[in-house]
Amino acid sequence: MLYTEILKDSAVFTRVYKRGGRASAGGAVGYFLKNNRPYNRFGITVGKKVGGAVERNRAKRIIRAAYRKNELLLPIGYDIVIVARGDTVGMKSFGLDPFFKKLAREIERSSEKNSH
RNA sequence: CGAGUAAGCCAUGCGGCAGCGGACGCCGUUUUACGGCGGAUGAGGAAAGUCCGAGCAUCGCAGAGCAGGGUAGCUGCUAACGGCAGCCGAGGGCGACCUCAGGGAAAGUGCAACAGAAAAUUACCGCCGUUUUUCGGCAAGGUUGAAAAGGCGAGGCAAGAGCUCACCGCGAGGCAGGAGACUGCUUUGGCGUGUAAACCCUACCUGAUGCAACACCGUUUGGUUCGGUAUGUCAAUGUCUGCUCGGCAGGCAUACCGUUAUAGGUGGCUUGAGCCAUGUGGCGACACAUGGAUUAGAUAGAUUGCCGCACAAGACAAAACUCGGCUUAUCGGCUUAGUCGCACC
RNA sequence: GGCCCGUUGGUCAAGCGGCUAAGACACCGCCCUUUCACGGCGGAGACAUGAGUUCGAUUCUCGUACGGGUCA
Repeated sequence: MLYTEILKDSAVFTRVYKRGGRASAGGAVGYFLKNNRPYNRFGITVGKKVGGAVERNRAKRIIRAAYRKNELLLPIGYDIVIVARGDTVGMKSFGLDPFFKKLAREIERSSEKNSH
């Protein structure tokens, strides 16, 4: 990943859920919050509902692969958390492309709102 | 050929492009750190459930008894076990074979609803003798129930009864066999049910906590926890396992010093009572000898993304300190050895 | 990763190994009322699941599934 760190602090996760913006499209939900850093921080959440260890790991892999592919779409300087849903497991990684496009659009729209 | 039994093995494979984890080598780089390149390597038979047993670590070590917990045929195997092997007993199957918490109810306490006379030192209806008030003897027959006082047949008797006898079951003694559980023979007693996955008794085992253990390095602020020293004050308390004996420490407040908690990092962290082959011993579990191969060690947590080919199909499922078992989930395929049935020679 | 609990009608729940498994709220029918509510009468509806022990299991034992708590 080019300009991304992995997000591990549970306090940051909570802050992103509470204060961040939100975008959802087939297979996943994304949360984002401005972090004022020269890089992005990226985290994945997979709940127990998705399945056992095998299914959860697979969901994480698919999301990671899709993120790597779509990283250039996203603006820099955000904390991004993606939550897997039950149907994420059965998808191909390019199946998440529309989701990332929507996420990028939502982030841009919110930043415009804040600057005005 | 069909059905069924037991034991064991495999767990989709191959290729292309891009990528991930920890090592290794080379290069860059002032050392650390960091970056680049390279070829190799990288989840399971159950990694799962966490049901047992160990290693390892810390705490307590001054122990003893009780309590609590666990196990339950015998002999062995093992580091150990609640595991495994062989055998004994009981039960199931035509059979190969399979299943069993399989000690004690004659140490004591409890429970056995409903029904029934009665659920444990029984007597309602009965039977017999005497007599028709009764008194005495008896437990065959009856009903209920999951279970009714050893079973069944014959003799015997007033009627009956292990009262007597044969066979069977049970207990006790003796003899023989066996390492033992136990088995066989024989003598003898006439013999009050079930439940211990009810309390309990007997024998054996058992300190507690768990890698988020623990060891080391170390940041910042504060003064929460614990320890030491000093001063003051109080006369009871804390701790070692829940309790008792016993041991150790007096307790509280303040001040100072250390420690701990509150970011993090490194070690622990993978070679192990391990695996494979052959030989020897053993019925076997297993042991010993020789030879060989040993490559996950992450820390938000690595095997992927996209695509092609093959076949009828691709299940259950992801290491987190490590082993030995047990249990549970599982698409299918293969191998070996017995058994039963049918047909043919 | 380790440890510890629980599961009874739609919901909350009681239940010595033995009755038809209490009770409350909710639901349905009837009565009461001009009507609704309150009240009265009646009714339907459950032991998570698979084995074992026992004459008999919601209860005891073991396995499985699901749910919850706890240790940073």
